[in-house]
Amino acid sequence: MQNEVKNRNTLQRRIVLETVRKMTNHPDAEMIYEKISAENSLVSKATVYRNLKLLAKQGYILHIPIPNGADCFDFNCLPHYHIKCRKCGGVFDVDMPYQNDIYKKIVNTRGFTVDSHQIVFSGICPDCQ
Amino acid sequence: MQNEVKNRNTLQRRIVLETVRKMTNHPDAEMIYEKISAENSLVSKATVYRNLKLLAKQGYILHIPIPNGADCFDFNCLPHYHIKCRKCGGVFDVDMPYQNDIYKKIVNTRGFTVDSHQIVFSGICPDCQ
DNA sequence: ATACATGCAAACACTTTGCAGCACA
DNA sequence: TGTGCTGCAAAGTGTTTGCATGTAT
Repeated sequence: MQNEVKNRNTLQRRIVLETVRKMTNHPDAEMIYEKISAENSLVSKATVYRNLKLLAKQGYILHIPIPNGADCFDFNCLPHYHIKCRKCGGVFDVDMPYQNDIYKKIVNTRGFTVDSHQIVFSGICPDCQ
Repeated sequence: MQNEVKNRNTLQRRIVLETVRKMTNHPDAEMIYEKISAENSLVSKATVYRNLKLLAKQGYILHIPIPNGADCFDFNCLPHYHIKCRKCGGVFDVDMPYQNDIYKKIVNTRGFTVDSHQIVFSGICPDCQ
């Protein structure tokens, strides 16, 4: 009641969501926009950004902020880690268990509340080696 | 011989380095530029950026790429983790041992070479609570 | 009918770069 | 004295926003 969200199920929203789900390789907003344009539909870039943000907030897709690069989005919503290739800039999943308890390793929170974390590895992908 | 670096010890370079060392709270390039300007000297913003990059590469300061925000720099060169406040956007050190072996938790590297990692926590700082 | 959503372009935040002149080694 | 460095402004990314119009509910 109090947090009554009334989002509309627009065509553009559906296109953005479906496109992310089809792209299994961590696309950023630009890649998603180009995929949509290349296929058939016309969705403006601003709308792509707006919908990616909204869909991520609603939990339909995962938003992966990338240091030194464009944010990526992932159809896989289970929290997991990523590695960014130092050469090609590509972002890939890391096959590593999610460290739910990692915050317990913090010796002294100094009054912070800690509610999430992300780990981004840096390295070289097989193709760039 | 082969990698003969010939960097000059310019006044601007020294000012940038000294300013970062004086600022104990993870300033970004803009904050460093403003601190320099506010004090006395005039160093152009482009030069601040160029020198921060160079000093970080040489290991004099630590470069902390921040997802969704300006990169920070840190006079403390020992690798360590950070937490970003969801409200004020400030970046702070996290008092947690550095996980040198974290890459060992990767189940399958899938041909990647992994050479570094960073962990950024998200939460609310004491002042914003 | 009326919010919410869209498209467009402009603005924004952060960073890099081209170029002519300057200064450290 | 020559190459690395600087200042300036312009350009380059990635992203958000103002506004008039459009549309789902």
